[in-house]
Amino acid sequence: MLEMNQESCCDVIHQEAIDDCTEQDLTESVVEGVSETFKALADPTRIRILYNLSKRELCVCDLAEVLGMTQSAVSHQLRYLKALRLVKNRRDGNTIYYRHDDAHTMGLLQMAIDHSSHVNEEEVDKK
Amino acid sequence: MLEMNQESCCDVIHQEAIDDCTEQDLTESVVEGVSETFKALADPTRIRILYNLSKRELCVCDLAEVLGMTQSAVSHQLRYLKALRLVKNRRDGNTIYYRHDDAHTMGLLQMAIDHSSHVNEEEVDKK
DNA sequence: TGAGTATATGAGTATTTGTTCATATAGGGG
DNA sequence: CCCCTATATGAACAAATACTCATATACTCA
Repeated sequence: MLEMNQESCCDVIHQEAIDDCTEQDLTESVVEGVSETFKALADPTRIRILYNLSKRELCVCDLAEVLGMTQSAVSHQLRYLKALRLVKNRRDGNTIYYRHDDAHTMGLLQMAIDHSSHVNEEEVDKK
Repeated sequence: MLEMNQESCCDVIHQEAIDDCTEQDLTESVVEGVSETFKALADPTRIRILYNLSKRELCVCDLAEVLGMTQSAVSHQLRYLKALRLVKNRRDGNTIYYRHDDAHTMGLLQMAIDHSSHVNEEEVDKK
């Protein structure tokens, strides 16, 4: 029994293209995984945290100082990043030091940063 | 005159680390650009749209069919992607065909997809 | 020109998200 | 043990976001 297609908006559907797409379509878990990764990288604060942690280990307080943000805001973001295993930490007395923990995601970030820096330079050159 | 540091949360600041970070810090425009790119890639619908458009040109209606979403929802996302120049379109009569238009961003997406697919396969293997 | 079709868009809405504020937790030193 | 400091966390709130619904636009064909 054919399902009703309630979403259809036109009669002339390119059936072959649709069949191809359906066949090659991404699994839901892959889409969710990709989305989760990019969501983590989609916020300016998290970008700056990860970028700085890619250079060196830093404690929460240092990060707050560098970013000019409250300790609480930074700590919330670190918890988020840790849940995704993008950062890890170690304790030394009262101080907790964070560092990056996911080479693949850091690679994506670095690529985007390099590209954006490059584009920005070109735009400056034009002026 | 030194600025008051209202954000400070601790006395023992690692001044050297902070100086290093401040020196190497990303410009605001780079952070904004990177964030904009990753935001575009952070949504499951847009991931699937871009992925399908990386394979072949598709009209709005085909996309709606493949994604199982309304024409309106797809059209809104296409407008978003077009504003960022991640896709472009051409008209053929009433039909408007979209295709991808940013090799760098599509490269980031493909890398993340490959990685996620790989991770998923490994997880399946373990079971 | 007028009806029909594919796409675009504005307003409204429910959800998600990033921050603040207040407070809790946990380790260090007297 | 008590106080101090660094970090974590829960609740609340404002802003951003992705969708729906109704309708507008732009093109085709007769």
